Amino acid sequence: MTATSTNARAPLDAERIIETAIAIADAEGVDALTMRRLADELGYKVMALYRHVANKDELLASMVDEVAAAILVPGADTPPLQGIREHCISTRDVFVRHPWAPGLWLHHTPGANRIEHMEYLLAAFGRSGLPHELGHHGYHAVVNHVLGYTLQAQKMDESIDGGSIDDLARAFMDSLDAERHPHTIAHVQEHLDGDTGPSFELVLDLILDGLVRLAEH
Amino acid sequence: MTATSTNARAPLDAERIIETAIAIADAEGVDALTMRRLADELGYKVMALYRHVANKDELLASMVDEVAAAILVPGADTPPLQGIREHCISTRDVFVRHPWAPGLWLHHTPGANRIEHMEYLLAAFGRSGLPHELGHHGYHAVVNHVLGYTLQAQKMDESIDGGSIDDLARAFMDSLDAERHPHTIAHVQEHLDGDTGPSFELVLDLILDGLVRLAEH
DNA sequence: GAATGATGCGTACGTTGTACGCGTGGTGCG
DNA sequence: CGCACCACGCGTACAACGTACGCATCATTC
Repeated sequence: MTATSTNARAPLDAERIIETAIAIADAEGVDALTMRRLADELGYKVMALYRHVANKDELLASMVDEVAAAILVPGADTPPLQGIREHCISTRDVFVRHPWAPGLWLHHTPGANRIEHMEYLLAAFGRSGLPHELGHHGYHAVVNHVLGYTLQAQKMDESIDGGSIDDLARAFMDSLDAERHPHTIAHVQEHLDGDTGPSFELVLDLILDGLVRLAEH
Repeated sequence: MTATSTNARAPLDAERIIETAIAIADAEGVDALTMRRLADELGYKVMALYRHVANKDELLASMVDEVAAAILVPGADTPPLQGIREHCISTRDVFVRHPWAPGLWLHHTPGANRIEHMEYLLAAFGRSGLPHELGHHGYHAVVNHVLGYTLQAQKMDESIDGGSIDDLARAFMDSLDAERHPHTIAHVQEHLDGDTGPSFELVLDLILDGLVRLAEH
């Protein structure tokens, strides 16, 4: 299960450390990311890492910002609200590929790449024609939606991990009393029965359309 | 700074352990909640706790569910959508009082109290007149909003902790180039300048109204 | 009074992040 | 050509942390 293990014993620099750390977190979850584990993966001993990385926290921050680089920024000719939409969807795609990222997103002050995304979104809201204050709220609403949705999905996957989703859900279902919790049971069942539809984009559009409508009174 | 320190050396049972743990987490953050620290606070030694609590993870789950008990469930005569609104606001209030809770919310399978809240919300959506599938999405949208919003606010507070909010924000602002990130700077400045309005309820209503509108085509 | 079970706790271990300082090899200057 | 220097890798060590294990103490029951 060794994560891609980029050819070990290349000179070792911050870049390589961060990328290997991302590979481990992707493959085995962020809990498996130990400084020792990371050093092993790179073919070095633990303390060698500390020549290139201040500490684990800074490393995690770097990983987040590295991942943020993969988020697409729509071209300048894209209409503001459509651009916001695309940017959100791209962010979600990146989070799906790096499920540990949303959980760390909020723990660190934004790095260079995240700042670029903040700037893009805020600028797009500025150009959107929405009242300024509504843009402010819209920014938070949209960021919150992307982050929250992905977090929820990630935690579900995480708690499953080894066993199938059904096993866990069944176990949870067994703790429910059919008399007292019919709606909850039905809801979980809907998840088990597969696609409950493109919830993410539906709510995203609902927020964006709602903002436009609010501006129109 | 010793958290309320309920009269130590009472007989020690699960209830008391959970409540003291909550007090510590409230007062000093969840990172300060160590099994040893908790034992100290109660006037016992570490291993005594393990007679009443399986392990730390189970303790955290119990804390979350205990906190969930404080969320108000509107009366049966409250109109569904209004009830959902009130329930969300009450949840937010509880999260504000226990800032560590939203971060743990997703880590554990729901306990008895959380199940009750799921059931209430889903039942209310069922009674709301919204198409069933829209209710399903609405449930997630609303839960996500409450959780995400509070999480974001909590992480901000947490990263401040000792120093004033201004210090941190100023430091962040200094990392911004006024030429390249004018919108980001303006946005942070708006936060520093105080109330940017009742963002939470505004977006909550936006979501709820949006759902109703979607149902009406 | 002897057996039983619940409860507190002393000791100890494995895992984690990381401080400190030594050794070594390449590089630039005299 | 040799010597000083410095960047880099790493061995050792320590302070948290969660928690396994088993003994000691007490109250209860027969």
